[in-house]
Amino acid sequence: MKIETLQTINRDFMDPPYVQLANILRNQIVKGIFPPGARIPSESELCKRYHVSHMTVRRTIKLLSDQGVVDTFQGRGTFVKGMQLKSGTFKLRELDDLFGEDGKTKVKLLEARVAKADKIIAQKLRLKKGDRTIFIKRLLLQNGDPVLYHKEYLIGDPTQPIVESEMEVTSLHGLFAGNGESNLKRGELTIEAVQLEESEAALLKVTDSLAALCIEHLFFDFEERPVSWGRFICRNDRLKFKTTVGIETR
Amino acid sequence: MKIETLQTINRDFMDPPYVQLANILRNQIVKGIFPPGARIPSESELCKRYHVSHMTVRRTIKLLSDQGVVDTFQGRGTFVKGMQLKSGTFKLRELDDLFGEDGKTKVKLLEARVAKADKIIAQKLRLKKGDRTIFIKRLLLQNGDPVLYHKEYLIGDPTQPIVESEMEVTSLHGLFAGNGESNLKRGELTIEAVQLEESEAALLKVTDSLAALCIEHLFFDFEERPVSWGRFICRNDRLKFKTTVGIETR
DNA sequence: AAGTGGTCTAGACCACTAT
DNA sequence: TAGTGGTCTAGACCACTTT
Repeated sequence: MKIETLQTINRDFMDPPYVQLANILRNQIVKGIFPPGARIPSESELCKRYHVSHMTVRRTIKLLSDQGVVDTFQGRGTFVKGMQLKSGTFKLRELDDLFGEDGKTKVKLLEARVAKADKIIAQKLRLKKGDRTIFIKRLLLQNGDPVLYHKEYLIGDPTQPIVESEMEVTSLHGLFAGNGESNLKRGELTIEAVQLEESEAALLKVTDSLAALCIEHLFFDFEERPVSWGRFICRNDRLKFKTTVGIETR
Repeated sequence: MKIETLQTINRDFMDPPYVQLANILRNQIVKGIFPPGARIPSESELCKRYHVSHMTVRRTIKLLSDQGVVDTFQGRGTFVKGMQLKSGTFKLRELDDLFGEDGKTKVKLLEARVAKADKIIAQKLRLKKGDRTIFIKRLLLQNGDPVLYHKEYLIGDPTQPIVESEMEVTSLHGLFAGNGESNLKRGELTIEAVQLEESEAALLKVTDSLAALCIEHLFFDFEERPVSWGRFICRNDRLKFKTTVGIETR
């Protein structure tokens, strides 16, 4: 029989008690002391064992719950969650890396003109067919190589020259780096696989596989009006999105 | 001049005070009272204004922070975040919907056999080239239509018959629905676009576009050993992943 | 020094679930 | 009814940034 040595909270440690307790519990879960589906000790029990207050235990549990490690049920208890594929989330953070401080990334404006909305665009931007929009086509280069291709239709403000309005609404750098000063409130994104057209493949200098990731976007302003609809088309070999599911081991 | 009427917290309301306060602040942000980049009132200020305790205000701020609406900086204040593309996350929840209660989804086992690891698979599963693995190929049907195609290599347990071990390790339903009883601790996922091979296209009954979303996975057990490597290949027209960025308006 | 966010406590009360 | 999670408080102390 192995004697269970209870890890304790160190008040002088860098990590606050609620983080320490979360680490302790997560370790016990990983070790199999609390397998998936099992109930972990109740909050009052944890208070007693680790000499912390109820609120501190609750923060610990909230943390583990946010991390997808446990699920709580009022009146029943807190249970260890198994790995769930559905909890997987692909972060666009990878895209952000494109805009590192090193300035190796450049945006090339390929086209900017007034275009009349066709049926689809009119529907997306809540316009009438034939209404005036601004069409913009941009290419994102890294070390001279094309990695991303962006095509969008903006609601045109007739009082503004085209170039200015595009810079303000959706400067690519601003969008990704998100320094905060855009007029956009929110966006809806969809990811799918597309077959590159010949012209697009040429732009991206793709020769082998014509499959590419496409991120369709619809951005809204603070009045909930759609202001931009378009697509990012990513070179398959240059951009991949990663994620993890289950318990992260930091 | 418009008189600013201060919304108040209703103690008898269904939503607890910290949620109510979060809604109030989020509304003010959406209305432009606190534009992106602006500092919102300090925590002690909010305590006074809304007659709630410090801890309650902190939960409100934590909630907004989790939602990506604000950013906090110790000693400086809490600031409204602008919309950031990089915060976008594509949830696999959509996949989960495939396994609704209605039982219209079926999994068809196409192949299950012993296979020797080639160089790539050996590397992924930390085996030697030529080591024994179990190869499994499955098709997921919805209302009789193929939507998803799964191909994986498992570390083979020689003491178990093939079919049993596959059911235990990665039953598709278990993976997505995540009822909890798998032996998997975590997984690494990558999403990319692929060009379907002819045989795959035939399996998925795809005729028009050969582009498809591919989710590559590597699952680990609780001893951090890789146990399964493979790919989900999704029919483009049947599975799309969506997300939103910026402020959600529920 | 004053103001800001970050953490902890001890105790209170509530809502829900099991028995 | 007892046990569980969920919320709130009032006050204390700390770490950090600005003035």
